[in-house]
Amino acid sequence: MSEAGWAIMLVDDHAVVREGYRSVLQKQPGLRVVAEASDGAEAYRLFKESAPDLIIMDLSMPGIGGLEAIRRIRQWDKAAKILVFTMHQNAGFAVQAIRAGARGYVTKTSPPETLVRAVMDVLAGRVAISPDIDHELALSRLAGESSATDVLTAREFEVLRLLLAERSTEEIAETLHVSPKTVANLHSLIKGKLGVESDIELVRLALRQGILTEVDLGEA
Amino acid sequence: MSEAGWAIMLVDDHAVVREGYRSVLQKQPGLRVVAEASDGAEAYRLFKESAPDLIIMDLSMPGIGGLEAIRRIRQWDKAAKILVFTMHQNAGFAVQAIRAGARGYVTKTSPPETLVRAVMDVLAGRVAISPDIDHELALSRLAGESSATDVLTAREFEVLRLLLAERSTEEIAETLHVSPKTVANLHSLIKGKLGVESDIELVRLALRQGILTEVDLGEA
DNA sequence: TGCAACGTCGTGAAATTTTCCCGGCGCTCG
DNA sequence: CGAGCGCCGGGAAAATTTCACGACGTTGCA
Repeated sequence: MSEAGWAIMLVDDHAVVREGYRSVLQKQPGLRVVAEASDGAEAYRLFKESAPDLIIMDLSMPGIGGLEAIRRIRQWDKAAKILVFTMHQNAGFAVQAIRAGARGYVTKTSPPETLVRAVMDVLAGRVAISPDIDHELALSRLAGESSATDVLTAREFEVLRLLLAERSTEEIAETLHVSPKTVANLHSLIKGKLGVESDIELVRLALRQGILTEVDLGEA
Repeated sequence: MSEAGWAIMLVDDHAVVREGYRSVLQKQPGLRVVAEASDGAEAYRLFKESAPDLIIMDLSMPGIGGLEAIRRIRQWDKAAKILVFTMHQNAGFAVQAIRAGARGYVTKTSPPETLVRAVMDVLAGRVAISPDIDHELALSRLAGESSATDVLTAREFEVLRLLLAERSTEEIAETLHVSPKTVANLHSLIKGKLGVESDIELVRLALRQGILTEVDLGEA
């Protein structure tokens, strides 16, 4: 902490939303916003420059997303304190964020007090998870849903990614330099492992587990 | 307009984001925030109470979403001025919002000035569309992508909705009281009409056109 | 070292689904 | 009334999905 309180950096691609963070945080004595970034690359660059005590980071951003930004920043500074603040009320994203090195995960539906408390918790060295995500995590455990990143091999995961991104089995076979038949086999195997019947269910599961985001799909 | 300037109502399920709107708008003389709602139902109720000159509305909200809220409010007051302010940089959503009765559509990635200008435009009776959405609309025209709501008959659209929501062909056949064969036929016909090969592409298209949202899919 | 387990890639054949073509039915419109 | 269209499904060919199986390389462990 510097002379004037904890230094906070905000990362969110929506300027108006950053304005909201700022407004909430400045009511809290001992906090000051020293930098703002609107995407992952800028966040990484500005972190190295301004070395804030804490980063409040959104996940869905154009270009380098939040998860990748977390990984890069943590690689640069193992002690970096990052609090994820996102709309995704989704256990899969939370798990990914914590694994990437975040110290906290709070959803945007939370009241401002929850955000402030989480900021204080993370600054104090504690891990902060908002109650709704705790609940989601518990649910996904209870449902016994297989986590794609766990049950799938690297190759299978790669094929899954391509299935969701590319168009036809043939195209995927070509990018992977294997026979279309193999891709089809993997496709079937993946659905079996994840316990889904149709491709539509597959997409739903992928979305739920944060393997892809709406914007990934939305792009042409 | 009342004695103290235009009365604005904010609708967004994220409290911190509303704080951002408020912070941006209060810098603008002649505007004051008179009400806030966090979902569609509350928005409808509060609109009837406080009769604001303008509503700034998010689309993705729990329960009654933004589109439905727009329809209800416009049904209650044909002259209601509603400006959609959302993260969805998506021509499909914009078209739906305008058809539902919105007077403007601005994405959250826009700078605060764009929001303020749009607010002023709508208050002055003009329609405000942010430049990125103009661009999206132009692109979707150029790509010649068929709009699901246009080329599909009511029945086909219903089946599409169920395909994306339910699990198996059999279950859909049951809910519709037709033979599974018919559903399969429709399924095939729909893909043909929309010009997609696989179910995964179908989901992507539906997402892009705003037929379903990420949260729809995310629910178990 | 040897060998068991596993991931990867592929073949083949059966089972299933998708797709296309068809006819019947009811409705609307000129 | 006849043409056109949406809706419902049968039938059959075509394509895909699924399953069983084998080969090969790697890893890990006794």
